[in-house]
Amino acid sequence: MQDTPTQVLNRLKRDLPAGSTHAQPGAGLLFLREEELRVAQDMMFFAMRDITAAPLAILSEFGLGRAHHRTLHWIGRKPGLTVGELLAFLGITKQSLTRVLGPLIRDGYVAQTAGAQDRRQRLLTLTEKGQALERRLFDCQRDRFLAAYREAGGPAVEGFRRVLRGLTLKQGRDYIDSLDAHRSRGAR
Amino acid sequence: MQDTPTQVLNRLKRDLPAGSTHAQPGAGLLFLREEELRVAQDMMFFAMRDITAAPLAILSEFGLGRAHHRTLHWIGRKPGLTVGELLAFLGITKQSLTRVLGPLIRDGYVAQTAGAQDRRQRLLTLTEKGQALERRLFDCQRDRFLAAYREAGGPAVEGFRRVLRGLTLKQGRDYIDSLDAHRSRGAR
DNA sequence: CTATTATGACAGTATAGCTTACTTATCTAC
DNA sequence: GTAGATAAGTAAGCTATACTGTCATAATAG
Repeated sequence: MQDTPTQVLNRLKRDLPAGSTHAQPGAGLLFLREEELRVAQDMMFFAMRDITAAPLAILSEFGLGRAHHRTLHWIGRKPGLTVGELLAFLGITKQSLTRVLGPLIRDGYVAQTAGAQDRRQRLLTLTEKGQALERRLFDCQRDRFLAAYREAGGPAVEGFRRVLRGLTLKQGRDYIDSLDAHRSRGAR
Repeated sequence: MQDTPTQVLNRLKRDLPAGSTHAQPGAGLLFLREEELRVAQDMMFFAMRDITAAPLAILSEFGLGRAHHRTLHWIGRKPGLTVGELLAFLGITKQSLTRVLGPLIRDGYVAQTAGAQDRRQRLLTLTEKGQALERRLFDCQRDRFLAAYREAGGPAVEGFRRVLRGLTLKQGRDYIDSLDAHRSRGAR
């Protein structure tokens, strides 16, 4: 099989990051900028892959998976949230959630109570057992985040947050901003 | 069904972020730190969810999914990489990759050529068609990252990168550092 | 009373991962 | 040159996590 010119060129570029392959003088700035953005994607991929690995291993001991982790996380973050709110956070369908929430309720990690004003709603909370599991999962990640934060330093952390906020759409931003507002009012 | 005290307490905390619920004077610092780390997880989740949404929509037009996106991304990033290297980046098994790579090769997005020194290896490259698709996917995300970077500013971007690097394990760090080394040697 | 809403349930499909095991081609070392 | 190691491909079968569509129930809102 004869190689196409593209394939030959690509072979030569092997192990060289894309930003270093340009030779034209004028293309430099544009090229670097694109490379920079590609690196950002690389890093997001790596960080996400490595952050979720440890909790996943724990969850598999209990016959649970990633979906259950996300669910436990959000119920822990906003105790008493409704099924509808949880769906909005997770960005999945009700039918998908049912099969994740079902086992969590059946095995006693999550409890449901009817809403006070609107009794159609099912307010979700973690049971003692659920809190214990969620804490165990969080502790894995806390160590990793704490190390990364300490290593990077305070201003870097602030930058990290600013960029992440910029990457998220309105719904998530509103949530983030509501946390910030609370903190600047409450703490200090 | 009678509510447990925990459920009642949780209901009251509804919509209040965890950091604002502490009343004891001494617990403040520790509590804020934990809240801060939980917010980081929230934000990583949101950013990842929102970043991947647009490319996914495009891919589904072609009968492809997330896994194909990641595969195209890495082949594009390191043209001529071997199957083994790709597996290491993706962190999945060979058998899982086969079912992702198969359609990409069959439909003419990815080409294979035997390795020059080691002819057992199959070096992977994007075809013209594959490059076009990858670029289309990247362009979605470029806009988002560019906006986030511009909004956050240069120092924030640097901090973003430092924290992300801290969150990743050795393999990913080595890769990231190799890019940085290249850039600081090559550019400027 | 009727329409809407919140939730739950059933059935089927697709994607993306996994394990285990076998084959083929090629390289390396003796 | 043969033997064993290695890179890749292949096959059968399993699991988890999403999706779609449809229907049921109960409570709220008008």
